[in-house]
Amino acid sequence: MGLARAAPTLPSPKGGGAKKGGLRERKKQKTRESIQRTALRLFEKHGYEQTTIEQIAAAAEISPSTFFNYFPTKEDVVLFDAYDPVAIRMFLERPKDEPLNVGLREVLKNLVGVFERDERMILARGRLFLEVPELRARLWDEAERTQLLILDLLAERTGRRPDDFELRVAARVVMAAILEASKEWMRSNGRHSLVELADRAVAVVESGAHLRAPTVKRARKARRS
Amino acid sequence: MGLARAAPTLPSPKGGGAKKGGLRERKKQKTRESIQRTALRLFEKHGYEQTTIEQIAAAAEISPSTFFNYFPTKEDVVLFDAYDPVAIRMFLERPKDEPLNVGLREVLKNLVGVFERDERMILARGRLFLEVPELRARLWDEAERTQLLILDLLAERTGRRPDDFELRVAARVVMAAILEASKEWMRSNGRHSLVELADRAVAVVESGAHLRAPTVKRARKARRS
DNA sequence: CTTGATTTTTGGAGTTACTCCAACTTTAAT
DNA sequence: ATTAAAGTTGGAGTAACTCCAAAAATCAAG
Repeated sequence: MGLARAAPTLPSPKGGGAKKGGLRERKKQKTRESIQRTALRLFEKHGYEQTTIEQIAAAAEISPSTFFNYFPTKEDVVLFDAYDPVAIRMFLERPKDEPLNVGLREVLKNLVGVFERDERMILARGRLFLEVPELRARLWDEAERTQLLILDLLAERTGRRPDDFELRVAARVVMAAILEASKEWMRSNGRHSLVELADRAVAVVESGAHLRAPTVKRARKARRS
Repeated sequence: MGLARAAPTLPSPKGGGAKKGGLRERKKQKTRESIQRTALRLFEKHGYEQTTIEQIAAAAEISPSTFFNYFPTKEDVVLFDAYDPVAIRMFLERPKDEPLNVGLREVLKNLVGVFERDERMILARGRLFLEVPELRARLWDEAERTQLLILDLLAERTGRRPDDFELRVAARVVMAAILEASKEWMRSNGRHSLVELADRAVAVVESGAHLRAPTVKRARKARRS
């Protein structure tokens, strides 16, 4: 869903060998996702703080040590997003002359289709992000990575250098808009369409947030969801 | 400086009595700031992770228990910002018909004047925020509170309701711009003027970030600072 | 100034997330 | 089957935090 970007941080147990499509590698992915599923289930049932790593490990039938082989911290088990690499690839494969907002909409549209079957889990994660301060905090920090991605895309699209201050501001601002949309989506428990929310949010950025009082511009359209 | 907003979270030791301007209350403020100063000094000298609460407590001549009386977590000792209440008050006292960006500029200008004598410490904090992931994360989360403040101001100024989605996006986006400016300020170690950076950042938001490629608008002005 | 109530500080005992590491088990490749 | 690499595990340790009850400082009133 392009929110968190935990993947690069992950340990990839021990040394780090393991060739790309190897059987071993796929098995690890399985284990990772299984641990995450177990953890989220327990978190939902008993709460995040109340659930200890020991409990998760027991329920997932691994040792606590192994847990830490897969996730550096308790937070990361929530943060991990198997869809992230997919989302990133989609983004990078967009034509470079396409406006960012259009690309964003398309990527989101596709993505929503892809993860429909996991929606329950994704919303559970969302709730955790809203409720548990440490998780919220980590999420915002991970968003920095998304900002860098957006920055690159913007740089390509505008021909400006990626260290241009104004451009960096633009990137962060776009990311902020997306975050607020995601947050609203989580808050509504998925009842609003993420694509639509993101669209509206980015539109605000695009047209310029009106900070000078009197121009009471009309709120756009309305929802359907 | 309006970045972090730790104050409301703080424990106000034990029960919570202590009348407003009381001698006791002022003494506690003293202690709190002393602990913070000590901690920051040690962090700068030995690094954040390397410094334990025990060491801070020892150096500040209090017991570890007392440390936790003043700050709920190790992070909070960095996050705490004595100027925050001041900044908030300044903000709220601005005329309600003044455009937000103007108000912001004025508040910052005043504020920079006020904390000039502490600049060393403030920059040390800044460095920590940039370097230590947990602190960075917390900072972004605290920024949510700033967002709420901005949201209120915007609501007043535009006559829209504070739960309006577009307005929330606007608030977040403004905050994001300010954050990026602060970050740049920290990164430059205070060599760029915070006021100017914030001005430029908010200008980007105001005029709308250009996401559609070809309009290569000129970068504004240039820097001096 | 003394007494008594209130607030603050402190120490101690306990929990949990996490680290480090060496030993053991499994898997893949010859 | 043998070996080397990758993955799993247990154990011992650290440091952040919580809870609580006792000691110490502070304040208010007589």
